[in-house]
Amino acid sequence: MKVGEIRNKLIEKGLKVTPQRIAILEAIVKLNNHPTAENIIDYIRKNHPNIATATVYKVLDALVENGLIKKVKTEKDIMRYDAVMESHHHLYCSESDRIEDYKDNELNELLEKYFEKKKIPDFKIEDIKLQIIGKFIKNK
Amino acid sequence: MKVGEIRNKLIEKGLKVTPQRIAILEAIVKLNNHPTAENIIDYIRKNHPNIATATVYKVLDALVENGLIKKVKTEKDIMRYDAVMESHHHLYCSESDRIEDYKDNELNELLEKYFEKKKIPDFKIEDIKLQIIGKFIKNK
DNA sequence: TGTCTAATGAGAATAATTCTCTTTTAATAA
DNA sequence: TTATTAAAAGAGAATTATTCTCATTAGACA
Ligand SMILES: [Mn+2]
Ligand SMILES: [Mn+2]
Ligand SMILES: [Zn+2]
Ligand SMILES: [Zn+2]
Repeated sequence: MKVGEIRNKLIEKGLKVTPQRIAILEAIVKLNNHPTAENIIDYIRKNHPNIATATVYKVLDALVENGLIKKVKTEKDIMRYDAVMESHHHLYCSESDRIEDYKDNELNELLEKYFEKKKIPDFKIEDIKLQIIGKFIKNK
Repeated sequence: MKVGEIRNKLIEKGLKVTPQRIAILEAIVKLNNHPTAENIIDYIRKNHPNIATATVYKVLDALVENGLIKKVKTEKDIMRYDAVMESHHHLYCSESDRIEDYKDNELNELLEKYFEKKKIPDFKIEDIKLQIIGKFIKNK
């Protein structure tokens, strides 16, 4: 994702284009794999040493609210963020904090078909995500 | 779940049987639907007014570590707990913090079959959970 | 180029959780 | 039943991720 592209997305959403917002979105994209606010701050401060912690949190909220990034569900007390906006699933390592994307259209279609038939009573589905928990095999 | 049953589970795991542990496990079972530590504390203090906050957190950790309860993944800074140990899925309300269980064996089998064929490279699956996000329809 | 409003920065405040240390208690052995 | 002991509980302080407040700055647009 180029800076121009990020700039456009901000404009589309009616958000002011600021160096902080660009840096934060860039960081999430580049870091990839679901960084925490702290990860993002550490990364950004290399080139942008004066950014305030509160600014990062506020920008993250704004980006989430405007659908430019997503929060990732975890069972930890630390929020993680995702710049991959297409609907996808996650591989959660059962022994570490590693979370990887899992994209699988065949699976998406299977699920869609399944839930077209099998309705859940009193519930309207908007999105389905798999948490696939397991171990990454070191492919050394 | 009866107190005798809870007592047995604690003994099985080699955990000392204490009134606090019994009260906490009972609370999670009774409250049902994924209470926070605070929900649990509020509930317990009715009958057990002197239980310390730190005790609740320590007991929750011990119960999780011993496989008697589970943490529930959310995108919030507040942990939630689940006493339903059979593998099941969750319905997440997109406009509130409501989380309901979704049990569906047909779905489990479908997924099992699917991932038997379709291997994920470098990853050994241990468990799969669906996050089904949507809206609960008021069935007034 | 100036105006205006939204965004940022700095640091204090908050809230969930964890830690430290003392006291209590469940398990078990005598 | 009582004594022993290690583990658990209680109290409150500490920590840490996040939020808030308020003064300053800087994009957007006229
Ligand atoms: Mn918090
Ligand atoms: Mn926290
Ligand atoms: Zn992702
Ligand atoms: Zn559940």
